[in-house]
Amino acid sequence: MLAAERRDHLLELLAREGKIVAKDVAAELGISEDSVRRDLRDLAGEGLCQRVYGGALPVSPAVADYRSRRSVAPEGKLKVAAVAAGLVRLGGTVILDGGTTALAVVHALPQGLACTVITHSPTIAAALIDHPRVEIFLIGGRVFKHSAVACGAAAVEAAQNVSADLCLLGVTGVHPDAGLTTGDAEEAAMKRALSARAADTYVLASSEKIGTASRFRVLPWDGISGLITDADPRQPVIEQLTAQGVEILPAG
Amino acid sequence: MLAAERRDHLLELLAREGKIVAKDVAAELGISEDSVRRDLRDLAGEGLCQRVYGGALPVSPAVADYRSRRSVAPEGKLKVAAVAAGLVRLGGTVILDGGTTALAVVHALPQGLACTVITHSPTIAAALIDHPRVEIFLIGGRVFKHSAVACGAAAVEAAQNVSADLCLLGVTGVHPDAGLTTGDAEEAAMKRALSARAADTYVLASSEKIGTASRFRVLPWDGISGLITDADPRQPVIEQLTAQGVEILPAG
DNA sequence: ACGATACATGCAGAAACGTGCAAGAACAGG
DNA sequence: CCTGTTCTTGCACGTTTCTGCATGTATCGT
Repeated sequence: MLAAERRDHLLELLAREGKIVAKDVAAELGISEDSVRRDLRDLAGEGLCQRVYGGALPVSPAVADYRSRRSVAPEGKLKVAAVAAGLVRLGGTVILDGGTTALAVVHALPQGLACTVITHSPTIAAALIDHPRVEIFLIGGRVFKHSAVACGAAAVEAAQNVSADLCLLGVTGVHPDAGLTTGDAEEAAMKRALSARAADTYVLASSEKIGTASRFRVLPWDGISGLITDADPRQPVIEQLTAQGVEILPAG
Repeated sequence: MLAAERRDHLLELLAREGKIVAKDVAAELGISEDSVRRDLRDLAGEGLCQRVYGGALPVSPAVADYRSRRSVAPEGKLKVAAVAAGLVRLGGTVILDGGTTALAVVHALPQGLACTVITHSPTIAAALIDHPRVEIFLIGGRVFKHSAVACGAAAVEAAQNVSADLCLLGVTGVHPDAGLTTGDAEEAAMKRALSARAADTYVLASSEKIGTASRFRVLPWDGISGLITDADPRQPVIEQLTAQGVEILPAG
């Protein structure tokens, strides 16, 4: 059993079972608990798992319960959301866009995580009420019905007064030529304003968005730090994006 | 069962059930009550739950209350909401406070009514999405968990930029001497700021609020146009208010 | 006021942990 | 092919953490 092989096994086990018990794995693989502990320590160091007494848990405990929730939202969006939730650091500040994928991100956030979420979506804000340690800052403005987010001059102005480490942006189209697009000009402007207030911007792009384009450009490729998607990395569109220097965070 | 896993379980249980009974959980998980108590003590120490005799409750009792209250709006609130919804005129602009009664007002609004609603509650805004002809303006700011509304300096500032015909205000206490009161100073200030931006202010006061007082004064009696309540008009408290010149809109 | 229940504390055994160490494998260079 | 180096792995040891039990105390309901 190679060390790397063992690591993969641990990650797979973690994804499947939702937890790892060091003792059990050691017995199952016929190796010492020390080795398992060492592996888990390394994985935790890379942020791939959360070390706890007796074993390890997924970085976001919500990965386990996404199995139970996947009936609610499409599986792809949940995978993307889980990865996105993993980007949110303890004590950090994140700007969260509206949309169903962003809502899935809220559900994927660990219950006890302490952080600040800035959003222009009343739906997202309402969902966050259930997260006891999340500080919520709501960006007001005229609420656009079709996407249920605050847009317009007042909202853009309000957005100028916030700053964040991370911006998680939803879009409706991800296309090699057209770039990141959405269906409404006001929304596109709002997304730009939000993205500009964060150090890093990651785009939530479940597979059905890949290769499609909508009417209004949101951001150019170099305006984002990366793309989170569950689409096959070997897919031509994705390969093309990778070639263009876009960082791809797989949500396999 | 890992210790950390148990903690997650407790938090999840707390979110789902709204309470934890140490004895029951101990039996369910097959561990000693001591361990459960220790976990609860730790969680309480981190501010993730509120320790009570026999188990634990969510950090802010209001959160759980809010969840249970919003599902079943008591008959009194529905009556009050119906009367309040009747005050909203076609094409008019109304400032709608947060809270369960205000939420009931949203549901009581005629489906096709065209008007503008200004609110600092993400919950109210989200509920209004379903009303196709209602224009929504969201007041942003820091969201206070226990009442799920935007408060604080940013919210008050944002409120200065709107004007309305009508303000429908929720309170937690209506008392002849103490006046209109609520449990949080920030909330009280916010309610004042909202009320100041409307020509008329009506208070939503279902019967259980009548005769009670909370810690912080919202408005004096002459700051409001009237009180909407389902309480018996012959009740001493109501008669006293009438004598003080407060207009009573019965929601019998 | 009293019994019942829940609680905090101290304690001891067990389990998990980190660290240092040595044996062995993989590897590079001579 | 040999040797020195590096990395991995398992073991031993002392330490920390967890858990259940026992004790005495506090709190609740009657």
